[in-house]
Amino acid sequence: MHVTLRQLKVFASVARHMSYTRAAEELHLSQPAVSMQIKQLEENVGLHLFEQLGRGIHLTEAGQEVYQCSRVIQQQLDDTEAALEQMKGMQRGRLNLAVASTANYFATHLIATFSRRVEQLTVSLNVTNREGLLHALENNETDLVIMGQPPEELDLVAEPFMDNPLVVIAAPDHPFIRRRRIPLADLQGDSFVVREPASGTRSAMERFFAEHGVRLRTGMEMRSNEAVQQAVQAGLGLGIVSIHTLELELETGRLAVLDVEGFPIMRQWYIVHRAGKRFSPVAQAFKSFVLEEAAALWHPPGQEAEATSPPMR
Amino acid sequence: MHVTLRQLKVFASVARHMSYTRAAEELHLSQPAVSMQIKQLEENVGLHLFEQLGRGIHLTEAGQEVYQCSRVIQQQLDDTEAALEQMKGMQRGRLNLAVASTANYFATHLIATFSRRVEQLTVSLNVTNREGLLHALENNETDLVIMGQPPEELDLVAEPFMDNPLVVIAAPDHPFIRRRRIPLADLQGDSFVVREPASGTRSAMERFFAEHGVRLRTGMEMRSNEAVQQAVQAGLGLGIVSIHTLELELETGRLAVLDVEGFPIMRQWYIVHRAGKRFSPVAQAFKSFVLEEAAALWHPPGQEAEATSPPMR
DNA sequence: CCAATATATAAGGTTTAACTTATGTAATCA
DNA sequence: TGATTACATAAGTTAAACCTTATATATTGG
Repeated sequence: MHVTLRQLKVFASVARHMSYTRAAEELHLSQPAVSMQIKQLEENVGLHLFEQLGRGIHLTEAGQEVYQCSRVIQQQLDDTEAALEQMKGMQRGRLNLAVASTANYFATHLIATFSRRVEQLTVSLNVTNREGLLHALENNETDLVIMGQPPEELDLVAEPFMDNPLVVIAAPDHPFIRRRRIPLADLQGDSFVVREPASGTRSAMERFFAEHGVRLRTGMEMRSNEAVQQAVQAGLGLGIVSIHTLELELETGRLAVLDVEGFPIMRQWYIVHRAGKRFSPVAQAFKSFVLEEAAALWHPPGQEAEATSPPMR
Repeated sequence: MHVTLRQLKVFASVARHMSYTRAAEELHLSQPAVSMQIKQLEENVGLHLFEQLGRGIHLTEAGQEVYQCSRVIQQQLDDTEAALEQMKGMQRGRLNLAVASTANYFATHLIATFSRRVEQLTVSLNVTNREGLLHALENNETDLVIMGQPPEELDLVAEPFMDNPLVVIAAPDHPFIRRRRIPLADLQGDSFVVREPASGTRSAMERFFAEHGVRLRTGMEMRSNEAVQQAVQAGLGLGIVSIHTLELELETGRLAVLDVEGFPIMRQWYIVHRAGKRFSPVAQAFKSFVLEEAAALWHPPGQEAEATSPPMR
């Protein structure tokens, strides 16, 4: 059957007023226009919806059924329209994020700050390693990704929004702890606990040492930052990590940052998405928020982060 | 916004297949036709519903909302269509009846028999006096009415479908009980318990006696048949009632029918509705059922009802 | 890099949806 | 009974809905 929303709307108006003429007035139509719509609807339905007895009209049994139907549909359309308006107006929205595990700590704070600006924000946060991030991007499982070095193989848009200082960490009882401006070459005596080769931190550190003509001894290879830190803490070697992952460990004295020449390796945090990605209003707003305000949240105006101090908030 | 059902239907197909091309195949359309419908829907909604990344497409947040909406609406339309089909096919229906209180007894049996033919029959039965019947007809509160003499003031269609014999009743200890072929004139010695003047039975009995030049003494005036019967039983006079209201009273011997000359007054039961009334399939079927089969249910073929015997079934 | 796949865009044509005015018919009310 | 009210019908116009073919653009897999 070929019922149209127009027919249902006109029908509902007639049923409400129990009058073709009143419905025509409400809809700013001529009375015959209403008659036609009803007639067509009746033809589509295959049953009479109104009966005329004397001056007034009445709903038939079928008419009541169709009236019920028209109301449900109208309600559904109204609800959906309201939901869409909320999305447009950013009173509501869903944010699909994926962040590198090293970025987890401050990403959580970013989201917390942003969420105060959206009335009903639902966040899906996927914390994973570099591989997982690439997978999420490829399959469009995420709106935005926060990570260190963005990959080049996919067609991505990657914008840096905040410094990401990589520092050398050591166990609190390491002999270099008290030394200042340690020459890079002095590190060659220690072995390094490193991340897997695919890791952003790993490749950044390898590039850095290569550039400075220093060969480092890679010892254990860990699949997470936490594992690296624990190994360093246990005295299994030195490590290189983003300072943003260290707040707690530095405060409690479980790890120490070495003052090595050339450090920190200043890298960037990037907010990344696939080229051509269609953002929801909320996702668009979050991206803008990160680009424009995230840095300020960690670096109050006029100050620079220092490699040896915990990140500021 | 000016969303159409067509747009939603095409959209739902695309969302199901996650492909414009597959949707076009399903709907027997060209691919550009699908693109257009989606584009228009997106314009109406004010948000993108799909995003294209590489080869495949994905639903946006707004798209998911609209998809949900389209499914609810489609479901509602399907449900309604099914309900209407059931009405047409008479698997389901609602019957609004009003019956004269004197017809209550056999009307109930009529409905019971008819209800076996309709899977889901809902009956609204209004048992009332003549005045109530007229009110129900005027206000279109009922599909069909079963009554004795139909009124003439309204524009009605009234069709007789069964004999309605009126008989003279008396208390079991009345002296006329044993007499046969009592002359009409002999009744003049008794007073009659009667219904109110507006009653069909009352006017029928008055016309009958007037035609035969007999003056009867009207005694008590009752507003219901049951009251008449109780008064007669109590010995307060004779009564004239439809034999169809007597089954129980005759069987238990609480009332007796007198064998008076000229009786029973043979009148008819009528099925009545307003001219121009639009029947639902079920109402139409019930009317046909009553006209064609009701008489046979009370009078097995070849037999005539006898005034002194209870009605047969 | 070419072939295949998938969607977007453009141009054009047919249909039909939707409305209007004018008029007809039926019922009600003073 | 005539005026009024209400819905139906007829005829005609306008707009837009809808689809087609042809072609462009972008992505992917061999």
